[in-house]
Amino acid sequence: MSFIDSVYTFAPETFADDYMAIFSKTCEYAMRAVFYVAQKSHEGQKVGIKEIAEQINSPEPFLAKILQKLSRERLIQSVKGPNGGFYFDAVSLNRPLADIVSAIDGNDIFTGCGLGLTYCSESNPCPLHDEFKKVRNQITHMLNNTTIGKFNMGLIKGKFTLNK
Amino acid sequence: MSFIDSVYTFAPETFADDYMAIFSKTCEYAMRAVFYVAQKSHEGQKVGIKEIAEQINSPEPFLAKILQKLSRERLIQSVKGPNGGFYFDAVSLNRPLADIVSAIDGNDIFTGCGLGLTYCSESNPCPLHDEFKKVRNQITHMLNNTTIGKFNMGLIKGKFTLNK
DNA sequence: TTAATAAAAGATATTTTTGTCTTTTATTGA
DNA sequence: TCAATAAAAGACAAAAATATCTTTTATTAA
Repeated sequence: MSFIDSVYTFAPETFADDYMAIFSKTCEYAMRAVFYVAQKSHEGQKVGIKEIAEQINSPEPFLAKILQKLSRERLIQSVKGPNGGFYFDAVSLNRPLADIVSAIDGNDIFTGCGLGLTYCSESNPCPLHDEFKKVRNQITHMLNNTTIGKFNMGLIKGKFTLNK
Repeated sequence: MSFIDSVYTFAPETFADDYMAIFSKTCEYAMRAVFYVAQKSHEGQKVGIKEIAEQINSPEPFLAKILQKLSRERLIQSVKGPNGGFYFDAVSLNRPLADIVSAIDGNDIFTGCGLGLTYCSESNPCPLHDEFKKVRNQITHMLNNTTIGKFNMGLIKGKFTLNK
């Protein structure tokens, strides 16, 4: 290998330098979309997938899959055809965001061990158990106390962003 | 498609029903390994990768990669050859677990937006911003206040598990 | 009843994460 | 100095997550 080559050759990175969020990207798109659609529903409008994807800055076909899943689970409403689109009925607007998260990311975030142990429990705790429980509880509290429609007014008034 | 087939055919799952933890699997292995090695270091022993992998129930070659990375970043000590292995010196035992997490999973968990927005901030908040900040702060607090050696006594006394 | 619209479903592709295998380098003790 | 040991490095493989493209189905309005 030449000197010049060596200058531009780095240790092969097994580990991407690394985005690791609390929620999956899928779940992030889902939550942003849900808040966007909720806001429109508050104004009595249905929204098409194209508008949603543009407004929350997500890949349209991928978001379509996500909303299809939520729709199959009756967490969001949709109608096909002209003037169709996605919306929330009154009942759905009052659902907790936790329902969306658990539909997409599962329940591990509410119940899982911080070190990834299957049998971690009060009687068989990992070292982080007690502290991690507090974190989990706070996340659970946040997601249970946030309804899908909670931010409608704030969104309409432009107080919040859902884009980028 | 026959009736019997249809009984066993499910909607194609785009979404795995889903493990989504706070930390990556890589980071979970790293934390478990670190606690295990720390405990041994407290007893004045070095440990080989094989023993570590067995004791924390992780794939050995994958864990090797993880510890190599930590070693390159001087977060863990190692020596090659007979009687070699991994260990922590006194300084490293006092490092916060946060250093391990940020080396493996990056800093997004400490600073990132819950909805995945790049420009989410106090002045341009996402709907979850305030509540999510509390979660992030608690995680940060937990990881900054947990030193690598913090659980040595508890581990030696068998109060904690690192396996499964 | 038909053309246009928009979501649902299906199939496929790409990227990232996780996991494995082989070769090299450093260290030790005989 | 040589054989054995154990980590480091490199190359490769499998699985999961993310993303795209095409076809089908339902609805509406003209």
